[in-house]
Amino acid sequence: MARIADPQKRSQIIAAATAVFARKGYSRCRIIEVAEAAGIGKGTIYEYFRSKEDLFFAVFEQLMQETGAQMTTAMKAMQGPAADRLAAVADTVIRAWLPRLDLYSLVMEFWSAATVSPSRQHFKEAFRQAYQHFGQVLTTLIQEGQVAGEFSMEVDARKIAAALVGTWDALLLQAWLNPGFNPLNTSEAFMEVLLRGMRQADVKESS
Amino acid sequence: MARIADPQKRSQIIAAATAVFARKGYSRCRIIEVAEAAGIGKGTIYEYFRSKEDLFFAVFEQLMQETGAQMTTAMKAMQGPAADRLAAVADTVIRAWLPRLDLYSLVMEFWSAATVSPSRQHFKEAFRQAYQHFGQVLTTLIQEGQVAGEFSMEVDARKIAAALVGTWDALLLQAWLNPGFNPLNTSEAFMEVLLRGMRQADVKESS
DNA sequence: ATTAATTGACCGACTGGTCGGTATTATCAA
DNA sequence: TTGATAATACCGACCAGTCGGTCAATTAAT
Repeated sequence: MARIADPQKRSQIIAAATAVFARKGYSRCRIIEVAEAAGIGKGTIYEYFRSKEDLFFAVFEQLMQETGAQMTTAMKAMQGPAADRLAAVADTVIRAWLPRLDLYSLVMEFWSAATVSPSRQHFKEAFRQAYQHFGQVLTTLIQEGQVAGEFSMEVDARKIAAALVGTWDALLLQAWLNPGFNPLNTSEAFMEVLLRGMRQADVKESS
Repeated sequence: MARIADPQKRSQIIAAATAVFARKGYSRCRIIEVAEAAGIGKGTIYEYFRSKEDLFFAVFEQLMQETGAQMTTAMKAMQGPAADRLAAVADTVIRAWLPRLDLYSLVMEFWSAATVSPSRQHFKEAFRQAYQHFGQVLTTLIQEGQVAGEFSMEVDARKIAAALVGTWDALLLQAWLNPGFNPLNTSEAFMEVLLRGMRQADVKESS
C-alpha cells in the first residue's frame, strides 16, 4: 500500500502503466506487464497502488490534469479579438491531441470505465467536471466577444460552448478512424462558418 | 458453432446480450449471465456464436444497423428547405438516442473494442463506414441547400457535415454525464447559429 | 429409432493480489 | 571507519478464485 514516499517511482509506474493500458486496454493489460515495462517487480506496484483499478484511476487523473494544465496555459497566452481566440483554441486543442492519437484508446477506456467500472462514479464525476470546466472557459470567451460587440447578444454562449467541445472531440475521433481525414482543415472551415453565424447582429428569437 | 438455423433464437440471444453487455460491460459480463437472461443454457450460445467476442460483435452490428436504418427512414420522410431538414435531423438524432442512454455504455465499449480488442479492425472499420455514410448523407443535404440557393456556395459541405456528426455525439455525451443538461435545447440554439453562418452569401475564401 | 438440439458439469488456462524472504539503505555504537 | 542492527524497499513464487469454452449426457423432434 502506498505508504512509501518515492514520487520518482510512483510516476515511473504511472508512465509505464499509461503505455501498457493504452496499448492493450484495461482488461487485457496484466499487472506483470506494467511491472516489466517499469523495470520493477510486480509486488512493488502494490506498494504504491492499492489495486489495478487504483492504478488505472491514477493514470486517468494524471492525464486529465496534464491536459487541463496544458489548455489553461495555452489560453492565457492568447490575445486579440474573441473570434480569433476561439479559432485559436480549436486549433490548439486539435494540435495538442493530434500527435497523441496513441492515447485515444486510453480515453476510450476511461469512458468505458465511467460506465461500467465499479468505481465508475469517480470517472464519471471527473469527466463531468472536465467538460464543465472547459465549457465554462469557452463560455467566458464567447461572452467576452459579446461584450466587445463582436458577437450577437442573442447567441447563447453556454450552449454554443457545450456543443463546440464535442465537435473537436469528434474531429479527432474521425482523424483516428480515418488517416486521410484532416481535422485541422475541417475545424478551420467549420469555425469560420460558426463564427460568421455568431457575428450576425439580427438573430431571431430561438423558436 | 453456428450450424443451427434458428434466427429466432439467435436474435433472442443478441437481445439478452445487448442488455447484459450494456449493464456490465464486456469484460464483466459472464456468458452464463447472457444465457440466463435469454432463458437458455450456456452451451446453446456456442451453437450460435463462435465465441464471446463473436457475440459482442454481433450485438455491435445489430445496433449499428438498426440505427442506420432508423436514420435513413427518418430522413426520407423529411421535407421542406434544406436548412429545416438539417435542423430536423439534429432533432431526430438526439431524440432517437436520448431515451436510450442506457445503451451509451455499450457504445463506449464498442469504441474501446475498436482500439484494443483482437478484432479491433472489424470494429474500427465498421465505425469508419458509419461515420462516412452518415457524413455523406449530411453532405448531400447541405449541397442540396447550396443548389437551392439557401446556403453559400463557399461552405464546404463535407467539412461541416463531418463536424456536425460529432457535435450531436457530444451533446448526448453531456446529457449522459449531467442529467441537468438539455441536449435538445442546446442543439437547437447551436444549429440556429450555424445555419445562419451557412446562409451568409459573402463568405471569404477559407484562406 | 434416429437425428437434432440443448444443457450444465467440468476443465484448465489465466491473473490479481499476498506474503515470506531478500536486498538495500540508514542508524549508530565502538 | 567499520561492523552490527534495524528499517525500509523490493521481489516473485504462490494461492485462490474466475470464467470461456467443451462435450458427454439428456431431451425433444421427426
